[in-house]
Amino acid sequence: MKLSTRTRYGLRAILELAENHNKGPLQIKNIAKRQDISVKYLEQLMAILKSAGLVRAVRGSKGGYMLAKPANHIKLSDIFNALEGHSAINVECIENKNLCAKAADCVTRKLWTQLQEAIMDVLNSLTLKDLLDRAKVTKTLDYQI
Amino acid sequence: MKLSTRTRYGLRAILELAENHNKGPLQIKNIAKRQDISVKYLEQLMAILKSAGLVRAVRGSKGGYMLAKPANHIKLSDIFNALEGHSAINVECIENKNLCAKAADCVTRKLWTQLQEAIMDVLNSLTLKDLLDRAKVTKTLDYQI
DNA sequence: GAATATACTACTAATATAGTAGGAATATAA
DNA sequence: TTATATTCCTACTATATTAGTAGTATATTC
Repeated sequence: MKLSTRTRYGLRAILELAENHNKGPLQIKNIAKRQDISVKYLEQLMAILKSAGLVRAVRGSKGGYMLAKPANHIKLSDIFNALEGHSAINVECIENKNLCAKAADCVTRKLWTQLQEAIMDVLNSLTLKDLLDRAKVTKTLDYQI
Repeated sequence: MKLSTRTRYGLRAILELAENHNKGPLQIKNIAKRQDISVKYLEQLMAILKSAGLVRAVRGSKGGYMLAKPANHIKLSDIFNALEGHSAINVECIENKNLCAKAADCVTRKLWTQLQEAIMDVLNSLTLKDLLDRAKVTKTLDYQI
């Protein structure tokens, strides 16, 4: 298993937005520079976050992106699910019991489900605001990488 | 993130061994047939489990594989780590703090560490024997898939 | 020595991720 | 109304990883 750069970059980007909430829209160009991410790649990530309803875009000159709702209403699980594009550990039979006749009693399936839930428990329990608060404790807003 | 078939198949294979503990060695050929896994692929997975010290091989005719120690001494984390070949979510800076100057205070790094630990908590808390016990509750030993 | 198994190593195929490219659409402002 | 700055859309390419195949060497039993 490997956490994708899609998710890592995407989270860093939306954290930038959270940090600058109600200071007007932030441009991809600037986020990309500050986070050292390819502009074109980040464009795609923002599109994902937008279609998940987590961020809002303003087109044209002086446009950019901003959070679609307050940071404490955006769960990390929302961000993670949108960017990963599938369930956390992506084992087919977890979602679709009908893939295998033995699914109901399968002990490995049960184990993978347990892992899946352990991950989601963490991500459901935290919002963007929680991350921001953590960042503020250490004076430097360090969420590079 | 996606759990590899390597790990899924490998766990199913070692569960077969656990199920047949002290009934003599089990051949790859038979495990492969029962679990519907390619023989040649499974060979490689068994090699991984062997070099991790989890299973023991007997070469030659009448040979095969068996657990290297009792099922209650084999943690699922041992199996998982051996087969995955890296940490659960494989984010470099989790292991190697020196990759990034900001690692110490990085909030995303902290989050990924938290996920990593949530996964390992589950896997450290369970042994092969626990899985076997779960399987026995449902009469049919269903751990296909 | 024939048969049966693991051991080893290299190769190939399939899939997913990461990243690039170019231009269309939209909004601002000179 | 033209230039400029931005998001939007879609297709393409490169890279890495996973999954699986193949062939042969080595060890053990009978």
